[in-house]
Amino acid sequence: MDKAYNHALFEAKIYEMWEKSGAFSPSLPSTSHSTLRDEPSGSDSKSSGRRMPPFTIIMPPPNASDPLHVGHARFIAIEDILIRYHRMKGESTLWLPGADHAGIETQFVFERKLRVEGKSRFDYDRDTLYKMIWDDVQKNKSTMESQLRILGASCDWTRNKFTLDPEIIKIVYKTFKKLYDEGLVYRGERIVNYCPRCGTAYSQLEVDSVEREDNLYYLDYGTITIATTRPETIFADVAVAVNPNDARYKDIVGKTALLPLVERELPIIEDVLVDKDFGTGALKITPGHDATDFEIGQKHKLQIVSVIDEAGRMKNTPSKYVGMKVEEARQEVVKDLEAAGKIKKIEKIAHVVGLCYRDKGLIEPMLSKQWFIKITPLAKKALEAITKGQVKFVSERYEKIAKHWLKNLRDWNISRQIVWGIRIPAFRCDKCMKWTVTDGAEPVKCPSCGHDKFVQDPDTFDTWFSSGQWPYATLLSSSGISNKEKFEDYNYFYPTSVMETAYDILPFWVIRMIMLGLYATGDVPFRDVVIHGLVRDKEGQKISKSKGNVIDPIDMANKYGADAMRMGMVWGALVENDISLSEDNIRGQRNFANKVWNIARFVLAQPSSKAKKNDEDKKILKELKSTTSKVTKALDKYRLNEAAGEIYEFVWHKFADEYIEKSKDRREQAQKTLEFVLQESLKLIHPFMPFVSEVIWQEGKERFDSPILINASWPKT
RNA sequence: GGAGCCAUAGCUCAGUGGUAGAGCGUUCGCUUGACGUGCGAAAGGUCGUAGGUUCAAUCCCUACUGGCUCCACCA
Repeated sequence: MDKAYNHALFEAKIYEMWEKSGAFSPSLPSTSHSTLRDEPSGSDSKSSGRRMPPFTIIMPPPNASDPLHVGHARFIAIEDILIRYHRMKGESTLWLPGADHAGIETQFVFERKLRVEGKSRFDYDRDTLYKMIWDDVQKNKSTMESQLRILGASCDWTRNKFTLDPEIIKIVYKTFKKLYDEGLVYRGERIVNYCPRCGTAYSQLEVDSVEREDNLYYLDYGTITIATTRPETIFADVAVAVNPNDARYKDIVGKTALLPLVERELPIIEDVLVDKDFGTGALKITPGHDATDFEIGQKHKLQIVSVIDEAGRMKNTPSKYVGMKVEEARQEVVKDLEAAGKIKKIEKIAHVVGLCYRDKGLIEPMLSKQWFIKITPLAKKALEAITKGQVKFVSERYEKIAKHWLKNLRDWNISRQIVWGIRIPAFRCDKCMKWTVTDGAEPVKCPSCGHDKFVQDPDTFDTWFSSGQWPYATLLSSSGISNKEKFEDYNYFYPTSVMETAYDILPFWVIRMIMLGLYATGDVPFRDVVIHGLVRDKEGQKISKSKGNVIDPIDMANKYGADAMRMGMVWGALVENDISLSEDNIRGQRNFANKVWNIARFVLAQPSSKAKKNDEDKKILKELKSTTSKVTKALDKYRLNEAAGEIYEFVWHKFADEYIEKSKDRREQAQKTLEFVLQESLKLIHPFMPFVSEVIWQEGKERFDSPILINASWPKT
């Protein structure tokens, strides 16, 4: 053994050895009876072999189009620690890997590449574009997967899944059809958050709100003065509304106002949504371009006028503005209003506008027909499941946040106007224009009129609609090498044990998995929810490309070893909290790996021997026992930092600094204890630092109790 | 406007109803035959502020101050 541990010499080989050994695949019960897990654990089950409880984590599928970043490294470290621990405890352990097609993200990135070549998505037909993105994604997907291997993820590659696998798509279709058939999906005309540059609508969650200063224009509408930040939309006005409790306007309600420039009469109506104290207390109602106005418009059965098209240009206005971009039109309209003497006052106000989370441009509220999921019944069940403890949030504060979300959700728009994704299986009859939803195939005959020509909705599902079904979709369609029949995975491993992911996708993903899981399977998708914090830099700053403070986990793994990188991901801070990651921290963990290596070098240099135990031996064995017990408890409570700290303290300071030092006077007598404590220490270390522990194990395996550490049994407590 | 979180050693963070810990950093010693990616020792905190509960609070409660994050239709 070399004087210093050189991770680069071993890691790839060790991973290959594990993977080839089949250690990543769960060992299943020998019988293929699908409800085995539900059998009472009576004496007869013992006779048919040792029955192992399943332990399952479905990996949050990283975007297939991106390389891993340090945020991924954290979940890989956390989940792999849990997985390796449970595997060593003898449970039938499955960590199911996958990749997400990440609809909008991926198409957005791909279009940027096209732009570099002077092309755009409009240069290709749907199928060609899809094929091009598919090929591009396949390349990146394998990069991402090899990075998972570098970091030591002991996931079952024989069950690897992609959100666009045909079998996954089938399941997603089935869920959509069920929702539709049961009246939980509707096609609605709504104000959606439309990004004219991306050419698609976004869900509420994908819009960033920023405060900015704008002009608030007080416009003379004849009988009444209104205040607006968007004078260019006045041509889409259909009414003026005031608050019913506003004494100032009592007598003019029911009369009309006069729209400037085009001299159109508008009814003056009352609605409680109008704030008396804002502006003049009179609100112009523009249902085609504002969500509140749309709501008021619906209530009062007002007409809807659109004056902005999907490219963000004016339409249905006096001809001089037609074709202008919104900002340009605003200036022109203001100029004309000014000339007509209709602007009474301009003041600056700070208000909140929506920005596209992709390109940070302005979101245009637009009227559009999209598919929506009625969220209330789903959310109610999810809330119940959390309250009853069927799904447990390990951290109380994330439970609060999840509940808060579930109580405040609105209907979920699942249509996206992009090609990269799962195309919505809705077909409109050419003749009667009615929609038919199928489980994928084009219908033969229109159920309404019997016609046989259809047009499929060109839209695709929101990515989260498919990833929201991930736990059951993966298991329903997987079997792996260890299992011959599909559905057996589902029967055995569902509901999964733990969902582990970052808090920033709690509302996008976690609560939707609970809702859809309950809906589609009748059971929760997972028992425990472990939410981890984000990785920040040394100064606690959020890591982002623009700040230039990115830490590439693969670089770090190359430089200091995957073990050090992983340990750095859980060291020092609770899983649920953000961590500040510095290279110093990772280097410190590299030093620990080296310490372990040198302990082994010392112990393994001496031949095995037998001797009577003295007090020093008894003491270290007692400390080992107490450490094992603390580590086990900490791991069961997902307190990984605590577990890591205990191991570090014991191995370095108790075992190396104290016991080994004292043993030098009595090497032969101590050898047996040295070997035993080393063996048990390696087991404790293994979930955290799998490579160095396995390398050492292989160096001295004839002295240890298992041929391969990954399959060794967890120390007794 | 709402919601959640945080405030402990120079830095990053653990922690407990009975007067505080780690890693890194710093200082001073160490060519001990596993390791200088190391060994030994040390300095360094009135645990944000003000009240309250308690025999006792850094830990529980209230208010305040400062910071972070998320949500929200005030045009």
